Amino acid sequence: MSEEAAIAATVARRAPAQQRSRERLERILAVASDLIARKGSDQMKMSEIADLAGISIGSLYQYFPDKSAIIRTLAERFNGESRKCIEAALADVRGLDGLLAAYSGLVDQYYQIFLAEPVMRDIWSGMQVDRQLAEIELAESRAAGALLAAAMMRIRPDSDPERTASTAFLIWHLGEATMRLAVSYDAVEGAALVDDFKRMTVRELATPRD
Amino acid sequence: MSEEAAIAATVARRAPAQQRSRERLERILAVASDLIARKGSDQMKMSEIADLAGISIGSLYQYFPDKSAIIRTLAERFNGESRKCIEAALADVRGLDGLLAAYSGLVDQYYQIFLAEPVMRDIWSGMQVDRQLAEIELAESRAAGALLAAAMMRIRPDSDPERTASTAFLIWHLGEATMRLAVSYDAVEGAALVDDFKRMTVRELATPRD
DNA sequence: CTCGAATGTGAGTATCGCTCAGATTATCGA
DNA sequence: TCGATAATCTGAGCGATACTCACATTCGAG
Repeated sequence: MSEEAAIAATVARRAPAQQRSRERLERILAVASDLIARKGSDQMKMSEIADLAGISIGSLYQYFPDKSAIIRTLAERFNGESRKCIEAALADVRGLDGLLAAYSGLVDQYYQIFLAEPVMRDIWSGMQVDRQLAEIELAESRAAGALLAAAMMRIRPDSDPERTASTAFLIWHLGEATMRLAVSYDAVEGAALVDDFKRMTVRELATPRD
Repeated sequence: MSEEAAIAATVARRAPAQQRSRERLERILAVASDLIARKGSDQMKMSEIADLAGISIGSLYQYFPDKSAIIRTLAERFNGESRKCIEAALADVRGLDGLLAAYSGLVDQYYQIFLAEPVMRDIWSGMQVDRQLAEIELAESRAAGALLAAAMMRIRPDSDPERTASTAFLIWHLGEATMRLAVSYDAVEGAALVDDFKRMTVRELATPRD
C-alpha cells in the first residue's frame, strides 16, 4: 500500500482505481496548493478548484468528501516529508554536543521550511480566519510582555532593553500556547506541561542577558 | 467614557444611547458567550443569538457590524480583566526571587483562568475551526517529540522516560508556535525570536532531568 | 461487442452571514 | 397634548458557497 493509497484511505472518498483518476487527484492537490498559497485556504473555493483542475464539482467530491479533507491531505503529505528530515537529523547523534548541534540545526531548518512554505503557514496558523482577532491576541501578548520586561529591567537595570522586551514577549506568547495545549489534556498531564513550561522559563528569567 | 462605551466605539456599530439599548447589548454578549461555551464560536449562528436574546436579526446588526465583532468584544473584555491581574502581580516585585515568585504565580493563575473560561479557550485556539486538522498537528508534534525524546534518552539513559517525553513534546510544540509567530514578523525580528527560542530550549536540553 | 462497474456532470439545495425598506417607538419643542 | 423628527426595530430576502443527486459517459473484462 503506497503512501498515496494510505492517504486516500484516510481522507479521500475512494482510492483511485484507474490511471486517469490518480492524475486527477494530483491535479486537484496541485491546484489547491497553489490557491492556498495565493489566497489562503479560507478564500479558496471548491468551485475554483474544480474549474482550475478542469473537472466538475461533482467529480471533485468523488475524490474528497469535503474541503477540509483536501487541506488535511496536503498537511499530511507535508508532515511525512518533514518527519523524514527530523529522523535523519536525530538518527545517530552521539553525546550532548551532538544532540545540541542536531537540535539547533533542526530548528533553523524548520524555520527555513516555514518561510518557504506558504501553504503550511496558512494551514497551521489557525488564526488566519480572522486577522483582526489575531491582532488583538498579539497586542495582548505584547502588552503583557512589556509588563514582564519592565519587571525584568527593574531587577537587572543593565540588561539590553530590546532583547529583554523580545524575550519577555516570546515567553508570554509561548505561555499562551502552553495553556491552549494544556487545557486540551486531562488535569494531570496538563499541569505537568504547565510545570515544564514554568521550569523552562523561570530558568530563562533567572539568567542575566546583555 | 466608560469601558463599555470605549469598547462600543471600537467594535460595535453605535454607542447605546438609551437604557434599553445598553441592556440589549449585555444580553447579546451574554447569549453569545453562552453559545460559544456550549458549541464553539464556529457553530454559533447569528440567527440563534438574535432568537435567544429576544431580538431580530436586523437589531442584532445595529449593535455589532458583524459576527467577528461580537467575538472580539468578548475577547477584549477578557483581556482587560486579565491585564489587571498581570499588572497587580508584577507591579512592585523586588529582587530576582520576587520576580520568579510573581511570575510562577502568574502562570498558575493564568492556567486556572484558561481552565475556567471555555469562551476564551474557544476564541484563542484558532484550530477550533477544524478539530481533525488540529488532531493531525498534535499527532505530528507527538511524533517529532518522540524522536527528540529518544535522542535525549540515548544521551542520558538515566532520565525518566515519561518526563523526557513530555518535555520533548512541549519543546516541539512551542517550537511550532515560535515558527508561526516568527514568520509573521520581518526577517530580522523573526530570526531573533527563533534564536531566543533556541537558546531557551538548548539550555533545557543540556540540563539533566530525573 | 456487450454489459456492468467506475467515473463524470452541473443544475439544484441548504445554510448562513448580512442588508434594507418600511414599521414602530422614543424624544422634545410648541 | 400633539405633531414631527430621530432613533430603533423588524424579518423577508439576497448573495455566497459548501455540498448533493439523478442521470450521462467512459472504461475494461469476458
